[in-house]
Amino acid sequence: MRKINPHDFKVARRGTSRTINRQIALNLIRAHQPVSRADLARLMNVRRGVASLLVSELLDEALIFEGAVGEAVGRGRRPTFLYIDSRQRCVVGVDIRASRTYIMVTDLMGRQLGVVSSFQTNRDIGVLTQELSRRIKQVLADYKEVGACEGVGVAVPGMVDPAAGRVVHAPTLSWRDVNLRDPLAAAIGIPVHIENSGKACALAQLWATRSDVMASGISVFVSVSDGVGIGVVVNGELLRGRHNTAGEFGHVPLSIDGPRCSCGATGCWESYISNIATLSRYFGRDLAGSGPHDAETATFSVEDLIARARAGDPKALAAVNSTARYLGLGLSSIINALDPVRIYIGGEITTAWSLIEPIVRSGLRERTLTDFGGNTEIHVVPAEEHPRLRGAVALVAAPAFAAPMVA
Amino acid sequence: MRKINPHDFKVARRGTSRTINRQIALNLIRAHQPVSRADLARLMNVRRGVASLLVSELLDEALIFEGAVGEAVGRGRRPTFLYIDSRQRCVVGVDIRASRTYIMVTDLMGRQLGVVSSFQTNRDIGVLTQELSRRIKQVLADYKEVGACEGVGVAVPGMVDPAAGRVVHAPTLSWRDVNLRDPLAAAIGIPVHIENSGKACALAQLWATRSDVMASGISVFVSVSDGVGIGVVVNGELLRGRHNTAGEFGHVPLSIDGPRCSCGATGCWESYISNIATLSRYFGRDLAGSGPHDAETATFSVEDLIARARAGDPKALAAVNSTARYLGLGLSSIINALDPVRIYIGGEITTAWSLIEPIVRSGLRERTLTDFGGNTEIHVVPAEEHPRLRGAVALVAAPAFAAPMVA
DNA sequence: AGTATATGTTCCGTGTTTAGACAAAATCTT
DNA sequence: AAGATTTTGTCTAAACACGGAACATATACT
Repeated sequence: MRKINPHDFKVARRGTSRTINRQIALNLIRAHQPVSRADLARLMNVRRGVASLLVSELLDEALIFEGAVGEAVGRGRRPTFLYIDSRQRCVVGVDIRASRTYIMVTDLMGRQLGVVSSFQTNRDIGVLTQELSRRIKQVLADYKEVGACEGVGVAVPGMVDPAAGRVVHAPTLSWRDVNLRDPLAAAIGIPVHIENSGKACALAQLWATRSDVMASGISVFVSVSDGVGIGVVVNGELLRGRHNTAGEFGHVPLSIDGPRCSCGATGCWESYISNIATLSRYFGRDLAGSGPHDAETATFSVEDLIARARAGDPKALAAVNSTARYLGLGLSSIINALDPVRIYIGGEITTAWSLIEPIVRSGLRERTLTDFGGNTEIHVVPAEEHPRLRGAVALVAAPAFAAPMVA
Repeated sequence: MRKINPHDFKVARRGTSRTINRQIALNLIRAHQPVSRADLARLMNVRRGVASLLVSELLDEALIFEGAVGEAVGRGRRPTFLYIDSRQRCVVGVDIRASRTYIMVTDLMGRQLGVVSSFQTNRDIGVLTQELSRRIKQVLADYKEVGACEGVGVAVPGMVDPAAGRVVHAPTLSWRDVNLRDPLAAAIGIPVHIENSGKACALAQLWATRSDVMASGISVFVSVSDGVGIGVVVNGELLRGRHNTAGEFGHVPLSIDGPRCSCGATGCWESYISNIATLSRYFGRDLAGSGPHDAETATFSVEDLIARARAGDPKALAAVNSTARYLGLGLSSIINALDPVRIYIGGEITTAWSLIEPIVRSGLRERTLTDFGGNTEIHVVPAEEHPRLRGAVALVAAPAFAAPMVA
């Protein structure tokens, strides 16, 4: 039951119905391809004539194409199958992280083409833009057969203003109010879209072809790495908030008297569960500070820690288990605040999931208000699925499939 | 940019455009009345002919009526003004609280008719239903001139399943899974709608005729009384979540090692800022427990405490200020999590607002991630506006104005 | 009284869904 | 092998909606 904003509404024009149904048809083709006109008509509960007209419009715009005539199931004329036209067009996804930057090429459906390449992130925005531009051109030249590039999506670990194309603040990169989009777009001659990496992860799940749980109700993506990035999806739409900073549950406290967090406050959830926090717990000292690190702490990763925990190192196991409990306690805040259908979790810590799941769940149940809250579905997204990169790609590919604004 | 759910969508039918525009017109009349057909056409940016047809449809359904011919501004034919037809129809709002239950009669616009009456809440659901039924009939008989009652809206302090009409759990009333709607509806012969009181408060602000900030972006209503009730509105729609428990920021922790909360967990925000917490702080002992209370603590209210604080009682001031700081700290969690445009605050503590505002704001700024987050607009809703009751009324009156589901 | 202007109605054109007929193409039956 | 049946895709007419403009009505100004 949505209220119509009397100061900002969209009147239904003569073509509004068509626009709506066209997008529905496009999404159905995306979800069910290969699919015939007659299938579409049945799915949409409209006459075949209408479906036919919608399809011919989508064909004219080259958003879909007619494939080979399919095999008939029973008797009767065989259907001509329709497909999303992802031929000869591609998208580049970029994931900028504090240490390394990753690049991937996909088709318009978000299907990976070729391998994920990466290079060390240079924090100088000018140098990085230049290197990114060079690498993107290189990748597109390498995969010439995939056709023209429709756009580049960039996931950034920090606060982003997508409309202005600016990174407002990215602590791990020491960036503050820099325009990342326009210089990059100018250098490569392709439209660029940027977004916060937590939100990008949520977008990746939202627009994934396989799963549609995110398209209704509330779902949350929690990405645990150096920091904690979170994206919330409500009714198929990413929750942005007034300044595109909605979803920062990483800085909701577990204890306001807890350890100091990179954000300046104390006891944030992030300061308990980030990779740095987990490692600090293992090494028994704060690694976030700028003090001297020995060789081991400098290269030792959470994956290494988890390997030791699995090998039976009791100190490693204790550190991982501790993080697991805090992870659960913080998830309970998300569940109490949003009552989501499902929570996705990504990040290095998930490689220990079989180890920590019971602890996460029990920590979560310590604080959830209701029994069904405690049973909220949790879904692990492995790193190999590259959620940040797929989210970056969705920034470019998704708008064509989005629902029109109405009423 | 919303994703269309390929398993649950609404195809645009022949009449969809009309339905959309009809609702827009109705909302514009609500927001701008008195308003002429020509005004409507200008507001909607459509031809007068279209507006005229929409209006005649609304007239046929008796949703609006033609008032007296207005005064001409310049020269030319004088406009016939249109109004929402709230004559001869009324709505009853009921606010059930742990101590007392309140009843109010309004017209379809939510304008108060007559006075707010109240009686002591009997926790026996049968007895309460009977008394409510008697009182509602009485009130409707007293105000016969307001016409037929369209429905009764009930705000309940606890977890509610509005679709089933059941109160799932209301701790302060010791109710667990009781059907409140159907027995009451049967007794009075009028449709009944029930909702959680925090969500009702948010609905009251959302559907208030005057303010429209809630109709776009994210807004939050925080109601502080015996517990903490919260309603979140996203894009003009109340955030419900999977089990209608979304918004329970009251049980997000300030410190997981903090005081025990009524929910069973420890250190919830509610356990720091509820009226009971504030009073406990003043009296130096836990009032939530079932221990013996002397005469003073039994009747002493937060309003009394605030009066003492204003009179200069340093202990009272300390207790109030402490609550203020925790209030701010908890609000920062809401701001970090949702980045809302505006936060509304209601409850007894707001009578001390002039006293505590700087402390709330500084507590909030301690933990908000960004400067503009720290400057998030906070708006106090005084008790005299009866947000819970107006929200209860909105449950009945609002559906007629809601946007149709599309795409 | 005549002109100008604003409101509200009416009519026609265009676009879209709805309903149904029809041709094309494949399988099954005789 | 020929006809019946069934499914797909196209096409046409009707119903309904917005888009645009003309027209009647009503008021104020000159």
